[in-house]
Order: sequence, then structure tokens, then C-alpha cells
Amino acid sequence: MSTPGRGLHGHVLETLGPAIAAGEYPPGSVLRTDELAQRFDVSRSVMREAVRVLESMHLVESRRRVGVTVRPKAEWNVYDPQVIRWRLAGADRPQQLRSLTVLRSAIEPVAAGLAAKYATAGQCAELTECALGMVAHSRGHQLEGYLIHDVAFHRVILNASGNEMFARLGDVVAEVLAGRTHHEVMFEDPDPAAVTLHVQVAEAVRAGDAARAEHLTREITVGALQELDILAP
Amino acid sequence: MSTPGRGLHGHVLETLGPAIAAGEYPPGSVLRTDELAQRFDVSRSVMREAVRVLESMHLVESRRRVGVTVRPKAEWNVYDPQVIRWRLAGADRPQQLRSLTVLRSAIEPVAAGLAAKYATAGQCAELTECALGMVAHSRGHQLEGYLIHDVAFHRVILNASGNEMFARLGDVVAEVLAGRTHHEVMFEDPDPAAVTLHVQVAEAVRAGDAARAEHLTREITVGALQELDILAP
DNA sequence: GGGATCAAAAAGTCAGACTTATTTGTCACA
DNA sequence: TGTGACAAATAAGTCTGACTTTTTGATCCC
Repeated sequence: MSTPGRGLHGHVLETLGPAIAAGEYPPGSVLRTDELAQRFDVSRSVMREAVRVLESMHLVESRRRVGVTVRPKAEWNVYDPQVIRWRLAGADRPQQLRSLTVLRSAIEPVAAGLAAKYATAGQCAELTECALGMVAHSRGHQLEGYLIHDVAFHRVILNASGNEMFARLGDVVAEVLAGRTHHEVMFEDPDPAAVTLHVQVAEAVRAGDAARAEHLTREITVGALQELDILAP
Repeated sequence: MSTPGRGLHGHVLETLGPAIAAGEYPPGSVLRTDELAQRFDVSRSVMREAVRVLESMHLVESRRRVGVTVRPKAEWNVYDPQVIRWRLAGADRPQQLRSLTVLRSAIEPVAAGLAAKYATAGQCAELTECALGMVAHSRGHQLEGYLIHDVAFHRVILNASGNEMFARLGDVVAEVLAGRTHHEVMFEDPDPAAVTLHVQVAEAVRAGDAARAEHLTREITVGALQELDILAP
């Protein structure tokens, strides 16, 4: 799924990144490059490259005579896919999942509306295929098969929106949906109403009915919010 | 505004990054670390650090025996603030501005709805203050003063939403609004209707009327879309 | 023609010496 | 006593050169 840490530098990142993302080093903590290099048993050049990457994600700040200081979470590049993965892998998982679900609830309806305008015939066909796949796997504990088609469905919508920034959220949505199936409680078959909504969205997009596609998708995302007990007064 | 390239490594990035983001090196182009180091007159270590950062942004991919290859735009980390700045600074500016405006149209209404629920008294006061500032600078070619309050207004909304990912879009929105005032055609005073809408949003948030805040903000963003001739069949 | 083998190329890694900026502490002077 | 300048310590920043490893592509043999 994610890029396996290529090279020593990548290995260091995959250890240090999640640790910082999980809040193991409180904001303001100071690390020293030399000490880290020793701890990970790599040369300073390798460690410096890793620090540079963490710095580009705004997780840390490197200053002369001071060291490498951890930045407060509010300054992190929280849209960096790697940061998202690291946070999902650690103690910050619940909050990250909530943030992402709220983000989905904003993006996906608009994306569906745009998809209704701009989707190609091929994309409409894909969408219908995905929806049918979801229906086919919606009963009898075929959760994995259902997930695959669910992810594909939302990916097609985001891509068909024609907006490059929406399209890049495909991986994030995939991660959220996979998380819901794998980590969270998900013993029962998916909600039949949700399945129906997906079929209807596919149909609305095919028909070019932007308002209807947007509205139906909003209902889907409201369901996702309710699953996490977001909403309420 | 942005971080001025600290160190040699930062200087290299500020030259190479924009060049790649502007599409000067077509996808698949191969660069060699040693050659780049010579070109920028820095050591290989410095160049390697720069390449690592570009790689973490998914702008390039470094492979042994091959070199540093430029990735297709569809794979870039388009939410990285630095990438956004680089794209806004170059030939990709129009498309980047459109993408961001569409993104705003999805995010901000939802953020405003959440702000109506979660904004503190202080944030409501700030919001009203910003709206009044916009009114005060809405006539007589006080574009700079208007911009400052406009940016502040949208920042408060995003922060008050309580969603960390929305909050991080403050800088992006600021960049879009500033671009509209400085680069695009903006000789006349702002649309009075837009000013009124901002005041009404502030009032709706203060009153805790989420649906109204969301709807009014949607009208604002529709206006932004129309300015760029987005919409239409 | 196809598969194994070998050589070249470029990134990856390391070690060590040196430079530079920044902080902190000290000391003299007002 | 407070304040300013100056000096020392510290950790990042930079450079260089040698070496390793992976991958590719060409060659050679069957």
C-alpha cells in the first residue's frame, strides 16, 4: 500500500515519522542529528536527509546551535499522505479518522456534482459496475469484496470530478474506508440504504443530474459521520 | 509570507522546485544529482537533501542507475503548501487557481456550518470585526485594506470549524484571495452583494444557525467560481 | 533467438575535517 | 545594579573523496 522505506533514509523515516506523528515527542522537544544518527546506526548524511524530509512536512524545524525541534501539531502538513498514514498508524488514529471523515463530507458531494457534469462514458460505466459490485457483495459477510468496490466507486467519482485536487484524495478515502472495515467494528453487512444510495448516485451521474448526485452523496457522507458519532448539537 | 530558502539546500529548492512545478521538465525527464550539484555550485550532499525533499513531495523519483526522474503531475502532492506556492508562481498558475477555488467552494460552506456550532464567543467577535472591516474598506479603492479583512474573515471561519484539516487551508485561501486582488483584474471595488453576504455569515455564525451560515457561504463561493468563469455546461 | 554473464553508470553510504550561525555566559564599564 | 560588548561553546551546515550497491543494458555463448 504505502511506499516501503527505500534505503536507510527511508527506514529511519518510517520509525521516526510515526513516532513524532503519534505525539511521542511533545512540541518543542529537541533532537540532535548526531544523537539520532547514532541511535539509528546510520551516518550523519543519511540522518540529515531524513530530517530534511521531516522538515519539509513541517513536523520539525532545524535550527543552528539549537537542534531539531518538534513543531506543534497545528503546523504540520496534515494533507501529506505520509503524515496521514503515520497518524492513522498511531495514537492519533481516532482524531485523524474524524478529521478525514469531515473532509470527505465536504469534498465528495461537490465532487459527485462535478462528476455528473464531466464524467466520460467510460467513467459512468465504471461507476455503474462498482455500484453493482457493491450490491453483489452487500449480503453474507463479503466485507472484503464490498470494500474493494466501495473504494473503487469513490475513486471514480473523485477522478471524474475533473479537479486534480479532489482526485488526489482517492488514496485518503481508500484509507478511511479500509479502516472502517478492518479496524473499527464492522461485523454486520453494510447498511442496505447506503448501498442503494451508491446505485442512485451512479445513476444520477450517468443522467448528468448534478444536483441529485450531490444531494445523494451528501446523504452517504452524513451516514459516515453518524457512524463516528460526529454531528449532534 | 513563505519561508525564504534557508541554507544552500533551501536556495536550490527555490529554484528547482518552481521549475519542475511549472512543467519545465516534462514527466519522465531524467536529472542527475552530480550534474545538478555542478549546475547549482553546491556539494552533492546539499543536492541530495534537496532531491530528498522533492521526492517527499512526489515531484520526482530517485532510482539507482537511472537518476532523478520527474513524475507526472497527477502524482504530485498537490496539497503541499510549497508545491501550491510554486505552481502559483509559474505557468501553472491559472489551473492551480481554479483547482483551489473549486476546493474552497467545497470546504468553506461546510466549515462555516461547523463554525456556527463550535465558534467561541471570541471567534464570533473576531468574525464580526472582520466583516465590519470589509464594509469599511468596500468603497473608494481601498483594496488592500479590504483584502486584509477578507483573508482574516475566512481564516477565522476555517479555524472556528474545529477541524484541523480545514484550519490548515487558511494559508491557501489567503493566497487565492491575494492573487485575485493583486494579479487578476481587480480595478473596481468589491461586489457589494459579497460584502453583505460576509456580514450575514458572521451574524449566522454568531446566532448558531449552521444551515444559514453554510448556505450563505455557498453563495460567496459561487461568486468566486463565477469570477473565474467556472460553472456553466 | 533466448538466456546467462559481465561491465558500466548512477545513486547510496560513510567518515572526517572544516565553516558558520546562534546562544549563552562572562566581564568590564557606566 | 544593570547593560553592553566580547568571547567561548555548541550543533547544524558544508565539502570532499573514497567506497558500496543496485540496476540496466550489452555482449557472448548455447
